[in-house]
Amino acid sequence: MPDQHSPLRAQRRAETQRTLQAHAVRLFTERGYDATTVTDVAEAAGMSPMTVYRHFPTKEDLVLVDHNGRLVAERIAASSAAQPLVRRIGNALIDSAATLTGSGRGDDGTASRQFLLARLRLMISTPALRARHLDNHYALQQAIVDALGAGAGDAADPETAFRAQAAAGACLAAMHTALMRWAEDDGRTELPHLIAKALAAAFGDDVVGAGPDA
Amino acid sequence: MPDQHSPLRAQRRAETQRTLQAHAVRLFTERGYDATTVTDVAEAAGMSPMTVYRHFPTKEDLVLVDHNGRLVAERIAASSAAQPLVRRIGNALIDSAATLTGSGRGDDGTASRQFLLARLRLMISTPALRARHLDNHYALQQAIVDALGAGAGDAADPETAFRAQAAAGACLAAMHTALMRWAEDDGRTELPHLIAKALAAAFGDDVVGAGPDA
DNA sequence: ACCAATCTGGTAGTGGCTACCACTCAGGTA
DNA sequence: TACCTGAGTGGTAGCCACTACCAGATTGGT
Repeated sequence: MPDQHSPLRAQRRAETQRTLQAHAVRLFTERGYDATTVTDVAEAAGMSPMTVYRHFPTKEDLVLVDHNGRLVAERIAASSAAQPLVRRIGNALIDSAATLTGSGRGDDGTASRQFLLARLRLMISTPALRARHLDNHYALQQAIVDALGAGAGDAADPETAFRAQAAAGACLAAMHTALMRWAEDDGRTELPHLIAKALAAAFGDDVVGAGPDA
Repeated sequence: MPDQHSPLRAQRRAETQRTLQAHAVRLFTERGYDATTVTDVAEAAGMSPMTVYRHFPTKEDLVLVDHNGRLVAERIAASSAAQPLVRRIGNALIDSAATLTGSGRGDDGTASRQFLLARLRLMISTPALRARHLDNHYALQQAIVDALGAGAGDAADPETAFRAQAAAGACLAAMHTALMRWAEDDGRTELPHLIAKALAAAFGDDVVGAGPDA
């Protein structure tokens, strides 16, 4: 984790990571994940296999890198604690999805949305990636529980934590269903809308969407 | 899949698989999953590494083998279609858990429960196993959707399937939370009760437990 | 006694991944 | 300019999961 020292270093580092990931997703999509070796990716990006492992701990991470966990956690922490758990979590997921898929600012984010879709398709079709993707959800679940203040706050009530984990896990599962559907539709349907529909299907129409939003 | 031809063959096969799995879980628990090689397991069981791979396609499967998917599916198919989705699924999960952990008949299933706990602990602590375990849940989710008649029945309404998937995924996530808690408690709390509590936390106390059961 | 299917074991090889070490190149200091 | 540090990069060798491909052994049924 050598980065924050020099902003220029960090920038170059992020650059090569993006390059590497782009080549990886392209090759995996073209030839298949298992049929593509890390060496292939390295050659396509014009570096040595060693360098790939410097930037991505495993081959799977070439597809799975994700930084939106913090986004969700922030929105949850900012939401009103008076609302029911699933509404707090659900709204945070919907808002984060809107931020992710909505056009960034000015440029419609078609390119990045296509990239996200390509990664998602790989995750769905490749068992190893699918498994690790779900495990990432598990980590995100912990982050959500912490953001709810139920994790290891001052009074770590195991009962409260248990409830929060159950709710968070269920919400994430619903979101996952929405993600799958989104990928099937090639991103034509709006993702936030799909997530809202999935949450409504699981928890009932009254739970999500109503109430004051943070 | 060469088995059903001779019942004697199948029996011996199942025997060696149990032996192999027992040694594997023991060694993994003692030395750690990553620190134990497949060759170690093979030696402990007195066979060649090759034979291990004949019976278990991957090292992970030595811990993850599970046959209770059918159990859940049957209970769901037998439940009344008039009830809300999450209640049908939730009750099926609770009943299956009761069947699994409850003393079989006569002998209290302490040994098998300890074995189940050991496997669960491995799944929780080892990232690779955790990931594949969650992926198995994904497969179970599909089975549930099919059992609900929403999968590929005559009229495969994508909207119905979507709702069923969201509900099933959410229920399984809640059950997973209960499983974790059960493992933390070393199985002291009754698993069905924990699952019911997790479902209630996610979906509300009124959804689960009430209504006529199938 | 025979046949066929199955179970088992061995060898060799691929590919992900990890040490351990060496080189290059930017940036700051004297 | 000369020097030093530290990050980025590359190479070699090796472990281990896993997979062909092939060969012997054992079992069940005839």
